[in-house]
Amino acid sequence: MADYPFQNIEQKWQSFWESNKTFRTPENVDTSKPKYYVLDMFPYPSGIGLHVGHPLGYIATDIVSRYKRMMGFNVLHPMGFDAFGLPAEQFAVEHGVHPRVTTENNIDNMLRQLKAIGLSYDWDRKLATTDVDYYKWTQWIFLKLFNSWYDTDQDMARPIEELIPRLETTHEGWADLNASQREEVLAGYRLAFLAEVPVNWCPQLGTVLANEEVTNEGRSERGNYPVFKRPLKQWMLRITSYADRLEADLDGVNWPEPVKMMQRNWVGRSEGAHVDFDVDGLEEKLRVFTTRPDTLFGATYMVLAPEHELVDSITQAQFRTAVDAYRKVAAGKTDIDRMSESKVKTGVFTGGYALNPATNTQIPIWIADYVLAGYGTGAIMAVPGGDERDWDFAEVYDLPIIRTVQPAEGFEGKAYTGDGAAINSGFLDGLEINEAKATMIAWLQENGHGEGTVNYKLRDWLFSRQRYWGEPFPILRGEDGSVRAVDAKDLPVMLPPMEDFRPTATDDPNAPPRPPLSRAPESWRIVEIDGKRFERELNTMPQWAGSCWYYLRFIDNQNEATFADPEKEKYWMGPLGVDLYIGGVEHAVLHLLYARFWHKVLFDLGYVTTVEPFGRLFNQGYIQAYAYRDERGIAVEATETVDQDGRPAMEVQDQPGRKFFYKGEPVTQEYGKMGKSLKNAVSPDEVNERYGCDTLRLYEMYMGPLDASKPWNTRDIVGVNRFLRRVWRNFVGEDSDAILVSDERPTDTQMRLLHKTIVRVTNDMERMSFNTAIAALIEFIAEFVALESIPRGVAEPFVLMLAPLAPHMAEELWQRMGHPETLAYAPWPISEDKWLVEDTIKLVVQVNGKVRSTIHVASDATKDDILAASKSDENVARFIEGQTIRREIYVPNRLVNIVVG
RNA sequence: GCCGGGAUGGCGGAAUAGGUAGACGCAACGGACUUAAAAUCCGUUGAGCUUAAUGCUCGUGCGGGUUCGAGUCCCGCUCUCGGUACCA
Repeated sequence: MADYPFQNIEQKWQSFWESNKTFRTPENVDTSKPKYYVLDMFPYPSGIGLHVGHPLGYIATDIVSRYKRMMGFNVLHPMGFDAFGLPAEQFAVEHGVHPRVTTENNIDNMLRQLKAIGLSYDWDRKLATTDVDYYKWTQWIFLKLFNSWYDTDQDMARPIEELIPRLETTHEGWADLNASQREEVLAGYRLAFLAEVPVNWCPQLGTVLANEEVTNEGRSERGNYPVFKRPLKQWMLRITSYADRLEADLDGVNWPEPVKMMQRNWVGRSEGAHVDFDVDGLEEKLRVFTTRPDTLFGATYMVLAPEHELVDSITQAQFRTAVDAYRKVAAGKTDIDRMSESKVKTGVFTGGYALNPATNTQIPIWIADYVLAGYGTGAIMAVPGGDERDWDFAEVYDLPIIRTVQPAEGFEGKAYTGDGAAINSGFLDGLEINEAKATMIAWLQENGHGEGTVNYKLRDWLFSRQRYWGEPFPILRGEDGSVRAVDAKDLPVMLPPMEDFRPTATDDPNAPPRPPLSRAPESWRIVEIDGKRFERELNTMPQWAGSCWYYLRFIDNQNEATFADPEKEKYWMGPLGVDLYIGGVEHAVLHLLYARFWHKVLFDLGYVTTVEPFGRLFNQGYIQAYAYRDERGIAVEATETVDQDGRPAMEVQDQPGRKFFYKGEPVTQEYGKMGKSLKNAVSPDEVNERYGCDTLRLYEMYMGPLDASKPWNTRDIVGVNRFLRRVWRNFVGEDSDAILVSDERPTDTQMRLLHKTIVRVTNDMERMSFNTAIAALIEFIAEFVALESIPRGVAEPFVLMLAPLAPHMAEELWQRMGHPETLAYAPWPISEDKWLVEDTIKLVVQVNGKVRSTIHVASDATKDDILAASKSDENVARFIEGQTIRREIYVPNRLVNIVVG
């Protein structure tokens, strides 16, 4: 046997696990045992397959799963595919291949790649969001949303039927309304409802585009067609009803603080006031939201978002040309561009004036793109003295600035946002901010100029997509425009078979959108109920829908009667939800907020038992790699990018002085998250073939801490591969192929090393510090390199500790050591205190905080002994000689610091 | 712009609660084994200084601060990465 035969061994154990169903979690587990639900954020089955960034999280959850099994837990560790989505549909549009075909091929390929890493998933629970018996339940949940409303009295969602008797008393004239009028009222309460919202509309593609698909110039990535912001009637989900709970319940979950912070900021609760301004020549009042009503005396001008609905009526004739031009430019920019393009604020005067109700003075009304239509009321009162953006704007356009808060002493900045007493503010003068706010709100309410209110940054969730490859809505529309839900018993609403997946293109930006499903056969589109004709909803759900609840389906994926059996749900989700959820921090707000929202709706309606879905969240870092963008700002394939000499970029990207080209066009190099967005993926297959998957697993974990981002570097892989081969040589005879484990008693030194290692590795497993766990195992085996054989008493615990990390080799060695059973459920080694006590301890001795010596003392030495020993040390003595000892600090087991001077 | 991370030798990283900065690995260099190469094993490796020691000085992105003691805490920056609501 020349070397570690990883191909044979890995193949052997992967087949063993598969045919023995080693990792099958039974439908009915022994519920007296503790459970552990370990979940990965499931992948999108992309055409290029897995890249080495995916397994980073999957290997980590696999290690945790294997470790927990050895610790005696019932482990639920499933995997699936988030398989609806844009790329399969675009491929279908371009090549005429049905998205289901592409998707299934991609899933097969990724499944092969996942299995080749030896991940211990219960594959019998595999699912894809595109499975009909999965999306049936996605539609079922949508019906629950449609048929529910948010009862602010009970602070929970309730079935819509409970609302109707209430409306009879609370809604004036309810009794006189006809059916469609009543439906209109109910729509204002439903958690799923229709509304007009602005979107990136590309008429030539006949579709709405993601911001990502829009170039810097406001054109489409595909085809380079113009893109317009225009309002479109869309399905929305009333996530804003849950704003307070989404924020408050973060206190109860074990999540990374930064993610909680991002969610809190995303919900963006802020207390403040609505203030209504009279506008010259306008019936309506102009309403703004402000978090600082106390600064009203300093409001010297107003700014509307260019899209604000009152811009037309406020704008005076001589300013109209400038205003229209400005609005047109703003419409072509994304929100991010509007805020980041430059620090210089732009805007135009409308010619209109409003009356500041506090000062009774006329203040000019401007429009500027630093005010966004989607936040607050889309209009602000500008207080340059107290807001940096307003100050900048006022400086550019020479608008008056009044301070309303006394700046702290020595303050030399521009806008002052700190604490202080009110000044220049009439009846508020002298009050601190909080008091001034309350006083102003009371004044506004008394005088009919506004009221105190809470505002959220969170917007309702836009839930329609003009696409084919998504869940169809279980919704029908009558010829009179009425909306009707499909009966739950008629689910699923299957995607109709189609050959052409293109939306209908047009040159007219104002033509109504014709989504792909408008091409579906009439037999699908048209439904007749009680003699009335209905057309099915032609939009589909966003990809988020399927990922909002998949963790629940894994619990009971075969159930045909319900999405998951309540008893099973209670066991696996209780008491705090999924025990460990690992995925990238890029999902910090969207996916994780949407899933929490759905979960809370299901909780309110009594379908799940926990308030939160994911008790513990962990973000793995990114594997990063170089990426390239063309002049339009669109990422191009890194693998097809070359340098000026025609060499592949992948080989020369870290050398200085390279210029890069893609299909002859110059591109810019950047560095970032590996993945489909930056088109810079590296496949794990190569590593698997060359070194084996135990090496891949070990390398990905050894690269650094799990939550840190780090660059992929093929060169470093040999390090952990050498470790594995060294282990193999230590355990298996080079010529004899015999196991080299002896039944001799381990030496005391070996036992101490073993137990120290058990403590280190167990600790590292608990805190998911796998890189240092591997380092401990490397150090351990280094002590045995010179030996002919390893005593069984230390060899077996070592193999067990290796098992979660490099399971194939560990299983093989375990079997060769005489164990017929898999080690997947063998108990994890336990350290014994008697091997952890040391006779002597090493202490560092510092003088004035600088290390001057190390001393060895008996582990039971007293502080006095230790200080005496420190001071008598030759080098220490040199530094304290002739000086007064001012302080003596002794940190047990660590150091002594003698302060002199 | 806004919200959230990160920055430690030539490289990836370690330092778990404020207590020896650089564990472990890569690369590099030197040596052993070998006809040779691969593989393997042993050793050196943050920078600098000197009287060469059980020595000294500097050193964790930059500038300040707190502390007996700071990679770690505080204040102010720089660069960089993630998100920014239709990529997921």
